[in-house]
Amino acid sequence: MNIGQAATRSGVSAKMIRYYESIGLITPPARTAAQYRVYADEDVHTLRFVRRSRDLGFSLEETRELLALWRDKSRASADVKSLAMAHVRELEEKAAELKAMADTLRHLATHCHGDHRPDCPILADFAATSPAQAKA
Amino acid sequence: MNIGQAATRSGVSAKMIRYYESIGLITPPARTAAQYRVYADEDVHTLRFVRRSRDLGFSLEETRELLALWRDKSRASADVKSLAMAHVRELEEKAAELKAMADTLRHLATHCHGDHRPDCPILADFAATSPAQAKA
DNA sequence: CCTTGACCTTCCCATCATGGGAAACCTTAT
DNA sequence: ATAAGGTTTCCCATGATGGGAAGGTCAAGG
Repeated sequence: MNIGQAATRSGVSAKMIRYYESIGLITPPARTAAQYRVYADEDVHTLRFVRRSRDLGFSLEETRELLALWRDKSRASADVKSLAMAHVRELEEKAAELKAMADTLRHLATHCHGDHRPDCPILADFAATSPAQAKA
Repeated sequence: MNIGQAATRSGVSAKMIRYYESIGLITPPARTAAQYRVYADEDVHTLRFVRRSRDLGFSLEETRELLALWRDKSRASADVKSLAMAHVRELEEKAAELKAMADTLRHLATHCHGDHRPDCPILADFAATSPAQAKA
């Protein structure tokens, strides 16, 4: 099958498939005489794997490691699990950061009248916050 | 004061200060005869404002709007509040997405032995997930 | 046989916010 | 006078993705 069909079936855009090939994440497929890339069902599986990994927030480099583990039939499941759990912690950390920002901002907004008057504690806070406070 | 000191006092790197100037986020400061940028205390306030805005997850374009609102003494606080609350919703949405990824992955990891054996439900899921399922 | 439309190829550019580093210049203190 | 450190501009890199141009290819239908 051509790249378009591989893209449709895997959920990875043709653009990205070519890119993944260029960075060595996936192996270059065979080509027709006219240089068209030819994919097999197995390639689509690999692309789906990559897609799933990306959807779960793994970077392409992490995805590369996961692919290697996937292909290494003799690796210990512990290796996969530790990589996954480390990622879980990262995701939760980032989620908590975003939540903290939202909470801070929501708190500031609570004290903002939100009417025609110009006074606004939100901007007042922005203007008054020192670099040290900003970190806290 | 020079750019280095403005950077230290504002918590914005010298590199970024120049960049903000180049994109018109902040106004170009005066220069010495030797072309050194010269900042006043007020400029540091502005930079802190930008820093605070960035720390709360606003993009530079959003920060530009906030700066405009800040400088416009006659704007209604409602304008600021609605902008802020829209951002709060975005932040919470992103946080929820990350949390969902973490939960999914944590769930998969629960079923992974995490020992010397090679079987791993995590990778099995990655390999089996179809594009349609991935969205769900 | 030829046209048309849909596909494919490579290549370059853009995004967003930030940092790195080079080469040249300035300033200040010794 | 010299050394150290700050500043200037300029170019490049990141990570993952998309847009688009210019040109080649394939299949269907006239």
